[in-house]
Amino acid sequence: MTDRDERPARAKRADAKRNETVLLEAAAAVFVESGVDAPVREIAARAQVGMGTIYRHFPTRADLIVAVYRHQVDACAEAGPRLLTERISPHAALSRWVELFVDFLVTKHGLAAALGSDQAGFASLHAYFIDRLVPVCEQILDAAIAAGEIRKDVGGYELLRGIGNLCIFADDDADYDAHRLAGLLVAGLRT
Amino acid sequence: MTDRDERPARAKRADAKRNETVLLEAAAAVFVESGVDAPVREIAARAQVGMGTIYRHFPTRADLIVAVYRHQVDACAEAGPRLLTERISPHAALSRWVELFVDFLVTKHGLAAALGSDQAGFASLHAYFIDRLVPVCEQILDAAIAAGEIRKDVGGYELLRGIGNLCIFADDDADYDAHRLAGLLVAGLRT
DNA sequence: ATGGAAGCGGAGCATCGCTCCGTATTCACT
DNA sequence: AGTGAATACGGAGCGATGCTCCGCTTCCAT
Repeated sequence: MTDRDERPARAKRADAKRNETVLLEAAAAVFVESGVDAPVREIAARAQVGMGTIYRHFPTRADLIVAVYRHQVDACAEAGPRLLTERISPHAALSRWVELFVDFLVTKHGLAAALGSDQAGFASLHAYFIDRLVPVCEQILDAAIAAGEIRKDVGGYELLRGIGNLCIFADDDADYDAHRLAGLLVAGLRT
Repeated sequence: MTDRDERPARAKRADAKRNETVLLEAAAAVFVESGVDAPVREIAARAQVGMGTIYRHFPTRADLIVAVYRHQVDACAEAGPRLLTERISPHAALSRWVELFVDFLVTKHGLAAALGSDQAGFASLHAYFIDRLVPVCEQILDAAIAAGEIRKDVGGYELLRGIGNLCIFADDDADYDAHRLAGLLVAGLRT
């Protein structure tokens, strides 16, 4: 994951590299405007690139989504341990961390839905989120369990998917507050 | 809702009536096999009917879904008041009722997702669930609030949508238990 | 029986995901 | 610089799907 840019075993052609950058920018812009389900043709048009080029660089839509949001997911993952070191209870740290996660998800039209769906093609998206965030979530959960603050029968994966699900369609409904419901879920964990 | 079959203001043709029945049966069968997102052509083929016939009887997919599940939704709605009369606390009644709702949703592939999406075409599905279930949910919530068991800042609509969202994609993942998470949500309501 | 109203069917158009391959571009080597 | 092979590009095209539209069929009141 870190030796991906440094080790140019066989140098990538200049036009290919340039197109990848252009594509990432175009995809990010289109995702904001039309959500992560936007037609591939739209992204290709925005990047002024053929569709073949998209599929060559990012074989599945999930790969493109991961590439666009990798930094933000990583930031969320890194925030977990940091919150645990602050002088607040583990349960409070969990609350704060869940807030960060919800903040991230609700602003990405369709991302939460794509995350949950293990439809073919979204596998790598699913995998990336799981790999990066489940360990962090479990670390915080374990700390809270050790402090006797929460029950023990809910795993990190399950909690994360629950929170993720609460964020689906959370952006086009004024009467629905994903933050509040996620807070309820976390509150329900208390012993 | 009840005078729909009795009052034949202008008698419907026999073949039309028969086709409607056949379609409902075919749709129910296909929904079980392929989920509520199954291609319209598949339902038409199963019913040995043209696609035009489907769209004539059920202008949107939502109308068909509502027609198929109306009885079960009604049964869930009617269970609410009944639970409140049993000699258990309002909060326990809420728990039981939420279980019924989750039971219903998780066995209908794709229904929870369709419910949340207010994509054009799903409006009437959304509306039917809201009309039937939100009042019931609020009735139980009010009883629990009156008993001082839960907080007051979560509305019936919001809770229902939260529960519904927890049920999305809940059927193809052994490590994800919508019941447990819904229970957490309800537990989190406690004062 | 019969004519017009009600209903039917499925061809057809549009959209979208994804593939495939002829063409264009880049780059290492001379 | 020239050159040829490796690499990358583009977009036509296929299949799947939602939905419409209209010529044809079926029903039923008379």
